[in-house]
Amino acid sequence: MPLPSFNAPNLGVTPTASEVITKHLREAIIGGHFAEDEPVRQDDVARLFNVSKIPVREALKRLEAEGLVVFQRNKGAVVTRISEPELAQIFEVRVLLEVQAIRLAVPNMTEETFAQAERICQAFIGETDIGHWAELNWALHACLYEPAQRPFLVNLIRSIHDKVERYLRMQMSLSAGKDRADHEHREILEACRAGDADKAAMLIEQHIIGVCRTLYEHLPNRLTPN
Amino acid sequence: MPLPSFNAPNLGVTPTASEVITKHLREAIIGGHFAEDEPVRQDDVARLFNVSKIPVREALKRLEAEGLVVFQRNKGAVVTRISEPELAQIFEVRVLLEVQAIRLAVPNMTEETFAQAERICQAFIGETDIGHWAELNWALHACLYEPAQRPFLVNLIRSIHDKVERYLRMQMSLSAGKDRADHEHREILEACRAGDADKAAMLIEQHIIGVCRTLYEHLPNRLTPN
DNA sequence: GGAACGCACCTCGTATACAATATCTGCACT
DNA sequence: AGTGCAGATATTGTATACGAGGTGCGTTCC
Repeated sequence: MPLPSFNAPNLGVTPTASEVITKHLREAIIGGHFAEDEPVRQDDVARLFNVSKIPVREALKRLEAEGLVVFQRNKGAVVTRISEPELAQIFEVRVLLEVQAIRLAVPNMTEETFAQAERICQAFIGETDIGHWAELNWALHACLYEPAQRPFLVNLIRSIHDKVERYLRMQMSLSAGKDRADHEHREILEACRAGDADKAAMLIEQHIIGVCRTLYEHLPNRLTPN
Repeated sequence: MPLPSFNAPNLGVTPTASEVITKHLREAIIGGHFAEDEPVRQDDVARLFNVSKIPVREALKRLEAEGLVVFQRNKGAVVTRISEPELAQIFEVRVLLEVQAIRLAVPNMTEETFAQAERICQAFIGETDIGHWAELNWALHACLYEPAQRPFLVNLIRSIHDKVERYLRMQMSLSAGKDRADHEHREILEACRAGDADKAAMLIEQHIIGVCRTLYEHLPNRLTPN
């Protein structure tokens, strides 16, 4: 008897301390709760979570691989600062990948997709917390790319998203960033509904480039002494 | 006075144990010295390097983020197996990224670039060790993308390369994989010399797709249970 | 003979401990 | 004031230690 597959809580995937800390630290960095170049003190984090340094260090090693922090020998991990040229390159790659994703996704979209996207858009305009804006923003993008059935591609896009989310928040909080995002999202959704992959791709491209541009205009002229 | 930038030995970047182990383990996995799904015993690795488990675990955490191993709670890390659909998706993304890279690179190539590429090609045909083939293969690709002046893009491509290098080796070792690679590399190089970015891009695309196809044809029909 | 239990052993995940290195602070010297 | 040095303090990187959970094998019971 193959067991009636009742939804068991999937024991055995209880997260380890190191995993929990990874997740929280990642969100804290992504959410901009650390200043750029700010060192992450292992003992402090350890105390915060009531654990020893070991799982904290493991978490930081993961985040290092994800490009969110950098280790300096005997000085620990500091939050990475993204230079302007690098930011531009990241957005360039985003365009490439996300255009591809939406192109592949449009033909596979269903009513369910549109309904879900609609829900996210609604939640987006109703939301007042910046942190949640960024979350919903990603949720929408992910929702639109999911039908492409390319988990590898979507994961890649997400990891890149994570790197720049701090800046996305900045962009959405300033000027009419949020309204504009909402407007553009609806346009994209419209094109998807119409099954017009080319147009959706074009709009996504413009959307990303637009965000990048306003970001550049409003970035404090940070001296980037290499 | 901005210091005449003489090449100082950059003291203070002595690698930590964890870094050294990361590098070696990565190469071992990439080089196919672990079977897929093979568990990596922390104590064994630790003994091998004459250290405790701590730096080994940190190394594994990094490699987990890179997608080379997966942790299973209380069972440690096992080398990831790449399913065929995922392999296809990876190659799809490679095409996208590498086509972009070469497009941007061609206009910036100099005699120096060609000379370097030529040297690598020469070394390639003279090389008999499979491990070095893969190394030189990447060196050539990197050499061709470098002039694009997009370090982020090139790093991204490299990290993806790392994931599939095991399979690239397989492809090159079977049939006339190596000769074919050499031939195609020279064609690409020729197009670059002629300054024909479109042709170079097309050839790169064909090159990658070709590798993927022969890989598919020769892959043992692995049962991929989930 | 086969399933259920118990037990020895193995491996992992993390706390504690400690040496090595970096950073701070005060003070003598010019 | 600025430089150099000595000790105190802080922080990192790693070894050791240990409990918790997983694995395999013999025993028991049917």
